[in-house]
Amino acid sequence: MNQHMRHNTACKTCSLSPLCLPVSLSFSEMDRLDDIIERGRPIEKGQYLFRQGDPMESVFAIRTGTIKSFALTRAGEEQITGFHLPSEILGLSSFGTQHHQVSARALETTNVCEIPLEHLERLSSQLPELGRQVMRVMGREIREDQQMMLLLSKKSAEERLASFLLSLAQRFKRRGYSEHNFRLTMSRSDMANYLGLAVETVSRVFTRLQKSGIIADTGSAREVHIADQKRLCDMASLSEGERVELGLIETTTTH
Amino acid sequence: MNQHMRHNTACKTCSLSPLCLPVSLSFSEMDRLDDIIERGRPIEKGQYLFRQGDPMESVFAIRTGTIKSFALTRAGEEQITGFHLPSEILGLSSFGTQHHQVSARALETTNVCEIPLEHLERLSSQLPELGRQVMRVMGREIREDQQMMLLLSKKSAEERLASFLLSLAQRFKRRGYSEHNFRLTMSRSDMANYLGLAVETVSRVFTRLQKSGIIADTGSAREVHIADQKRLCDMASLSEGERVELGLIETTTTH
DNA sequence: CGTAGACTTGACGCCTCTCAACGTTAGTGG
DNA sequence: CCACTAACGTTGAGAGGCGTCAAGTCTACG
Repeated sequence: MNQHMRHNTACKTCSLSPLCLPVSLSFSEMDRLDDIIERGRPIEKGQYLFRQGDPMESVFAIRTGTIKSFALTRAGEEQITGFHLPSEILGLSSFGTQHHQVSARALETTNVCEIPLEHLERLSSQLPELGRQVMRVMGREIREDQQMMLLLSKKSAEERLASFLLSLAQRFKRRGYSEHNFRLTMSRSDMANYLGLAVETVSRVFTRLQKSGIIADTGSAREVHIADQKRLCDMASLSEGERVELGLIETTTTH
Repeated sequence: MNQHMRHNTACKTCSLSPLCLPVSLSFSEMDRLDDIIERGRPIEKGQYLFRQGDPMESVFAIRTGTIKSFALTRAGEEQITGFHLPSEILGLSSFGTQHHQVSARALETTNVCEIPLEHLERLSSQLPELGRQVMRVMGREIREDQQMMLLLSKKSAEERLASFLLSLAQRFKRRGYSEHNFRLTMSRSDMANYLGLAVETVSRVFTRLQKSGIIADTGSAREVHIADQKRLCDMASLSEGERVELGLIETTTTH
């Protein structure tokens, strides 16, 4: 009996597969992918999925939960490089190296699908559509990182937080959750780190967003209710590329 | 007669191939790669290789020269996402989309190898090592972009410029040029844009670097002579990941 | 119920941006 | 070959956004 049968979680029956690696695979191809996927026990909050320097043997798809990935600076502080939601793929940035270049840690109880690299490479050469999907996912990650570079080099604190909240909202929406009400799984400090701000600045901007009625006071710092999405968009000063990712415009226009 | 024969520039005879796509291909495999590569006329300074929104049909390897790639913000200003030197691959960030997500423009007369996507995908499934190399290149790009995120969110103006100069020095060295003397092909304004600084700040830091004797005054703003590499390294506050890329340490250690 | 960590708020200072003026270089056409 | 000009680069003064420090409040969990 396959491991994934034990957990009753095959790609074929997973609601996330249209967002994940199996997209555009046939049922029989999905079966072959399922055969190489390992689904272990849940990762508890605070546990590491892998650490910077660990031998790189697998990539991971998130099934439920949230993971943050981060690199260490020389001073030993962390630089968060991303928050990962269900269906997103983790570990691609270490492709071509023997060791993981970042650490990955659970922000809440998280279930992942582990995909051993060795098997993935073999299967990719047999299923061209799978290899293509891996490249598409990597391409998207590059674009997102470059959006992030834009955010960090050109945007004010308000614009950064607004962009971040809209990005989260859109990602929740695509996964079938509310785009207006959601729970932040990361701390203010994690957000600040990711957005290149001080914790205090993040806190102040949240307060300002509430006072201006753009987000509602839910009583809890981690609960977000977006009350005025349009004004939040205005505040974010979204770039062309961000608007594409958020589905606000169809395709990039020529300039 | 093949086009690449006309220009006497086959992968097999190209000094850059160990840094480029053909790495670890056999001679006969390189021939097959050569067959799908198109090598057109040089791109003059200021000309576009492609523009944001153009249909994406190829990726490009740089043979000689420098290309900057950049995205457009809503206000119409550009955000430079990278400077590309010989052997580097351009266009990967648009993988999985129909259109280029960035524009690419020559900073000096530049020769490129054009690799049509359609052929590359077909050949990749026949030569697994080629597909793996494409993924390695994409992995490296993700890591570099994440280094850049760290630079933009945590480093001071001095640290940014020092890191940038060291990165260029290392890349020139790997291509067989001096790592201590080189010519900047980009303007102060391009550097400032890329590093998330104002032009004036870049200029001031250059002046400071000269006054402290870390770089020598060459008489020209575009000519750089690194006089004290060690102090430049100290000034850059390099992260673990940067030190790996610069070859200062062998492998990432476990933490 | 107590404590540690997370979050908020205020005061203050500094790094870098902006604005402005000026010097320098490179490209153009007479 | 030189004059002209636009782009590029440098330098200074002033201002503001955000980081830092400090204190206090809130929340989660043992």
